[in-house]
Amino acid sequence: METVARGVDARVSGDRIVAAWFGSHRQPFKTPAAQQAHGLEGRVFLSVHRTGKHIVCELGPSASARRPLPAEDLAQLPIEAQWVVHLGMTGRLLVGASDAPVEPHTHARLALASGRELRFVDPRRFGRLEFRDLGSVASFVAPGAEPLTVARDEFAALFRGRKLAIKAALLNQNLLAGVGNIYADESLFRAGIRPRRAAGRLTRDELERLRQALRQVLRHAIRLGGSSVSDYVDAEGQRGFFQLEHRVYLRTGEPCRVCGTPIRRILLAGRGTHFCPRCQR
DNA sequence: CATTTCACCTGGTGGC
DNA sequence: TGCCACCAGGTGAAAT
Repeated sequence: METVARGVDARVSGDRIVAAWFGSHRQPFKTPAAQQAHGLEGRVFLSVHRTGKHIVCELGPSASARRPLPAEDLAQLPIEAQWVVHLGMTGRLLVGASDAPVEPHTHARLALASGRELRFVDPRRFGRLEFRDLGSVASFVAPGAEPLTVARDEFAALFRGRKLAIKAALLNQNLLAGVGNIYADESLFRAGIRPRRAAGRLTRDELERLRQALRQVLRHAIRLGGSSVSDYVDAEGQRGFFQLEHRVYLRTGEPCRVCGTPIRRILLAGRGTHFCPRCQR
């Protein structure tokens, strides 16, 4: 998500939405299609960032100018609205030529003043698109602590007294913002902790190892442009490379890169969960 | 209330 | 080749 947000930010900031088209599928829309199109048309992209797993596009006032705005003018404009995108499992945000072939499962197309288009493509339709008018609703912030910046004590407090498995706790977006299945498994491996351990029973040392592992894994993954397991790509259609660094995720039966023991797969919180039975206690 | 399960979708893969 | 079971970056409603 961080990779996607950065890519989209670099490509659309300063550009203006001259027309918005939304497909007829009901599923991906938190805000009705017509309302989103109406809210978006004419607005300028001020910036794009990530909060948790959500990508937030800050939007300026509507205007009829047909040219993209220079950066120095952008800072003067008030943030009036947001377009919040959640990619689900298979969602992609792509910026490209407006005459590029439209892929199957394209649910939204925003035509930009620069002549390009921002497109939302999502085969499984688990993604969500929401338009927020900041005149009537608050600016969007994902719940949960940010794993990249959370302090030691705050991190430990998240799990205190909890009986659920630590893996399930990591995936709970109300506790930690933005940790998904890949990075939960990868950070638990690096911290040497079994995914089924009760969250509230981890020692102070284990919690601190986990916090550090999570931060390192996320930083490393962001540096490599994310994990491209099947079709994940950034705003330019480029794949990430962190999947080459996976030590357990989707490596069932393959030897552990540390001790050679075959990686095991169990079902936990309804998700495939991968770990090394020797390295993780 | 905390926690678990399941439905929501499409597509790819691998076994028979 | 076809058919079927199973798997996949996530969540939120319903059940326990």
